[in-house]
Amino acid sequence: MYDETITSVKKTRNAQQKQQLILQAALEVFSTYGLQGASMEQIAETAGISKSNLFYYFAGKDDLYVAVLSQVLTAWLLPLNQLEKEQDPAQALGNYLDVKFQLAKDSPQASRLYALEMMQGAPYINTILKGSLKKLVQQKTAVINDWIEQGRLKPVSALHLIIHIWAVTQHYSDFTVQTQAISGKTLKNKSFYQEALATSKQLLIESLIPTVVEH
Amino acid sequence: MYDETITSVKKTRNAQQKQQLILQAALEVFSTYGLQGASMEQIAETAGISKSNLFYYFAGKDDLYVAVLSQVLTAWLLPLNQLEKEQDPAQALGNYLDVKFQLAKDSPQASRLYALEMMQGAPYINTILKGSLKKLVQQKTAVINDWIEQGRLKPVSALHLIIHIWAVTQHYSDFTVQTQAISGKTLKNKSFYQEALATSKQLLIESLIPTVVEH
DNA sequence: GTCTATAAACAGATAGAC
DNA sequence: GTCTATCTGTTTATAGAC
Repeated sequence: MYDETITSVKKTRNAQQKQQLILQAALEVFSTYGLQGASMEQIAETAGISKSNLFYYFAGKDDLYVAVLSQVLTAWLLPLNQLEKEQDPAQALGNYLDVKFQLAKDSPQASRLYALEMMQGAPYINTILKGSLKKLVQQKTAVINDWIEQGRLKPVSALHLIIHIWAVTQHYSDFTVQTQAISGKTLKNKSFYQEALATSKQLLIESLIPTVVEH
Repeated sequence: MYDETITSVKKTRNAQQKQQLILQAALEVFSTYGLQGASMEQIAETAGISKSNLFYYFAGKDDLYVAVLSQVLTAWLLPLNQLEKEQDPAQALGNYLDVKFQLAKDSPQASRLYALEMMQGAPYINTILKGSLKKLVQQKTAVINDWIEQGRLKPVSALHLIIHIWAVTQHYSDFTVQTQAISGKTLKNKSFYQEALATSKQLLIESLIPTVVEH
C-alpha cells in the first residue's frame, strides 16, 4: 500500500517532468523550423526519447504545438497587465520596456514561435487575440489616454505606442542574425543591450514626457 | 525562317513570363509556410502548372527559394541607399519611413519571407548581410552621425535608430493578424495607415529634431 | 510506459512519351 | 515544353509485443 502510493506519486512526478521536457524540446524545434517544418522525430530526438514514446504523451503534432503555443502566449502577454494609471507614466512604461527587453533577451525561442504563429495568420490563437488580448489592450490604451488627459504624457496614439514597443522588442529578439551581421553584437552583449534599451526609452518614452515649465 | 524567329521570340517571352509567374507563386507559398513547410506541388498548383513542369524551370526547391529570396532582398534593402548627408534630416528620414511603410503595406509577402529567412538564421543570405548590408549600414550611420555632429539632429544611437525603423515597419507588415485582432484595422485602412505612420514619425524622427532657440 | 515494426500518406525529384 | 508515371525517401501515426 505504501509502495503503491509512493510509486504512483513518483510516476506522476516523472510524467509531469517528462511532459515539460517534451514541451521544452518542442519549443526548440518548432521555433526553429515552424509548425510544418518541424518533425516529430526531431522533437523526440531533442527530448531524448523515442518517437513512439512521444506519441504516447501527445496525441499528435497539432496537439503538441498548441500545448507549446499556449505556454508561450501566457508568458508573452502577462507583462502588459502591470500598467496601471496610478503609476508614474515614465516609470510604468519604462518598467514595461525593461520586462519586454528581458524576455527578448532570455526567451528568443518563445519570441520566434510567437512571431511564426502570427506570420502564418495565427490559426491556433486567433480567437484568443480577438478576445482576451483585445480586451487587455483596450484597458491599457485607456490607461495611457488617461495619462495624456491629465497632462502627464504628451499626446500620442496609445494603440500605436503599444504596437511600437511590441515591434522593437520583438525585432531585437527575432532578427538577431541581422543585428549580429551588421553590428557584430546581440542582446547578449551587455553594452549593446543597454544601448538598445536606452535608445528605445529615449524615443518611445522620454520623448513623451512633458517638460515642466517653470514660472 | 520568319516563323522560326517569331516562334523563338515568343517562346522566350513566354518563358520569361512563366518564370515570373512561378516566382510570384513561390513567393506566395514560401512566405506563408516557410521553406520547409512549402511544397513544390503547392507552388505548381498556385502557378497553375504541373509539378514536373515546375521542375523544368527550376532545378530544385532550394534553387527556387534562392531565386525568390534574391528578388525580395534587393527590393528590401534598396531604399536605405537614398539617405544622404546633404539632405535635411527630418525630410530624409521621413522619406525613408514613407518608403518603408509603403513596402510594408504593399508587399506583405516579401516582408514575411524576409522575416522568415532571418528568424531561421538567414542560412542563404548570411554572407550578403555580413557583406553589402553591413557596409551600407556603416555608410548610413555615418550620415546620421554627421547630422548629429552638425547639431541638425539630437544625439541618438544611429545604429539603433535604423534598427527601430526596421522593427516598426516590419512589425506592421508581419503582425497584421495581431493588429487586426486588437484594432480591427490594418495598413490597408487609410486612416489607420496615416495614424501609424504619423506616430512613427512623431516618436522616431520629430523627437530628434532640435528645437530652434531664438536669440 | 516504452519499444520495434509497419502502415499510409506525402514530398522531392526523375524517366520517358508526346 | 509539357505531360503521366514512377522511384525514393521521409513523415505522421498506429499496432502490438514486452
